[in-house]
Amino acid sequence: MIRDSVLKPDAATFQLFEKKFKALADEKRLYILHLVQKHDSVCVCDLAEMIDMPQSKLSYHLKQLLDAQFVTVEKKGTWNYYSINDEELNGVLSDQLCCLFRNEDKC
Amino acid sequence: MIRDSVLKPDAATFQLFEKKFKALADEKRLYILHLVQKHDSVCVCDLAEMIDMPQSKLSYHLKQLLDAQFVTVEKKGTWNYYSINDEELNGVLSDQLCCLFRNEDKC
DNA sequence: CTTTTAAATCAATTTTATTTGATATATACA
DNA sequence: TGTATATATCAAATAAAATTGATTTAAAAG
Repeated sequence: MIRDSVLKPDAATFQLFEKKFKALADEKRLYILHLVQKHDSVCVCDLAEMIDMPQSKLSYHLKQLLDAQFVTVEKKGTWNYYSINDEELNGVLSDQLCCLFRNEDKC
Repeated sequence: MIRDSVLKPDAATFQLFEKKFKALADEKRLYILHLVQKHDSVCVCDLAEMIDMPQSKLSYHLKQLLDAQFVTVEKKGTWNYYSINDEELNGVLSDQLCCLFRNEDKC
């Protein structure tokens, strides 16, 4: 999907990447992404403790990451477990950034 | 410089990338970056025509890209010529994004 | 059914970024 | 020197994003 967009750059392509880069353009979200990557799959309440951030704020930032498709959620009972969406991150980020935000052997 | 930051992620690392991703988090700037890449080296007045944008606005967006080190400037007389900083873009963007914003053989 | 817990959503506020039009600076050229 | 051109910068206005605290939703367990 990213691959297709890159081939024929038009207004929609630039809008798509604006959205993706916006999701990454916040140090708190980058740190959240990093924590999610390190824990493989993690619920909001555990994240909230790790990062010392009010729950509503954390939900807001997770939503940005989710809307940009950099993370996925899985509902288990009352818990929501977030994971990294490697494919989408790989489509955007350099290999050098893999250790921070992606799950890759190279790291 | 990006390489070093990735190795030891700390608050400064996430702040650095927040700044870089912020610079990319705007469809107009992405388009400007794309135009600069396609023209190799281009002055503000030519860009302003291509993109149909008031000069002060264009200067503002170029400054964002310059501060994030994704472009460089060279002064020639009264003209300022902007070019892509491949090294910095390579440190952040995936190979898939090369055709849009980087100068690479792979494309 | 009631209570508790996890998490999303909402409205109001605050903060940050962008846009606009005007002005400043600096070079070039008559 | 005076004028024109390119570009950066500035202050004010507008727009967008983030924060806050409260409320809602929904699942689980007594």
